[in-house]
Amino acid sequence: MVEDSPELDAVFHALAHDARRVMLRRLARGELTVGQLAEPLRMSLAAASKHVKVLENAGLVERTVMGRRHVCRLRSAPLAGAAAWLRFYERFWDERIDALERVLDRPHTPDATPARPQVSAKASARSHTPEEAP
Amino acid sequence: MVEDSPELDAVFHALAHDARRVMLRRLARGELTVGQLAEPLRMSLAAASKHVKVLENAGLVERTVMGRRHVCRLRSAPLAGAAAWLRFYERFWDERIDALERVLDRPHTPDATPARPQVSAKASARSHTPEEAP
DNA sequence: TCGACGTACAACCATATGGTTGAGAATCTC
DNA sequence: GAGATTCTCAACCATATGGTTGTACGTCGA
Repeated sequence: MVEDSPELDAVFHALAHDARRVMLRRLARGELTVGQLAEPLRMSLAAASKHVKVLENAGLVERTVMGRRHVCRLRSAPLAGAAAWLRFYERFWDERIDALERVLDRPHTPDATPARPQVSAKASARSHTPEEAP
Repeated sequence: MVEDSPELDAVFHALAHDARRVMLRRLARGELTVGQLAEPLRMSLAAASKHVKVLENAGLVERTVMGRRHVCRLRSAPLAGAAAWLRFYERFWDERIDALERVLDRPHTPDATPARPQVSAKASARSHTPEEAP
């Protein structure tokens, strides 16, 4: 059923390894070759090369072959997709605020079943907050 | 080097499977038992139970055993951690704006090396935007 | 042109993941 | 107490993941 987003699968999987997160973090500062990406990591170049490929498959890294060097560049769009998915849960992060909103928005709601929380004014004010589940 | 956050590893890995994302999405509407979480999924109860455990290990689900039923509840704090990590890259999402800022902020920068982008006014205005890499 | 360099690729290994089925272990209901 | 319900656990399987080493290929520089 349901969403079934292979893209999100790939992005979240790519983010689920420290070495790859380190690579992304460094790529945020500028382009780097595969060798440069591998350098601070305590693993072989071949292993690092595999990690780069995982990032590439998730669309997070763009590779330009320049002679013998493979220059990698961050592509942030898939990260935005992941962040959009997470943003749906922003309303739950501060449970204190959430509880307050429950009291303020629906002070006399009789049903005890915890319903989908109202979209708060705070959340509505945020840009890109999806109205529907992504 | 580096960050090395097993928590982030666990959270991103938990999010890297559609079935688990569906579970979280449904838990956002209220508490559900393991059986209820498994119901819409095309897999055995045992398989779904494993997915619940993955979510639990990542801190995303809290379980309360009520008799023979295991009631699951969303815990959003780890999601907030993941979102905070992603928020670092917000500055790259709209590349059009980013390019504009490059021109506006450093019109005569001589070095060709792409430096860490300046934190834009737009990004600075956003709440929770970390100044340092998380 | 020759050697060093930067990577990829293949083969291999150990372990993790995601699924199944079958067998309990509690717990509720009658 | 007997049977149904809810869920975990163990065993098993296929495949994916993350690492290694060795080899090969294109490219740069002297």
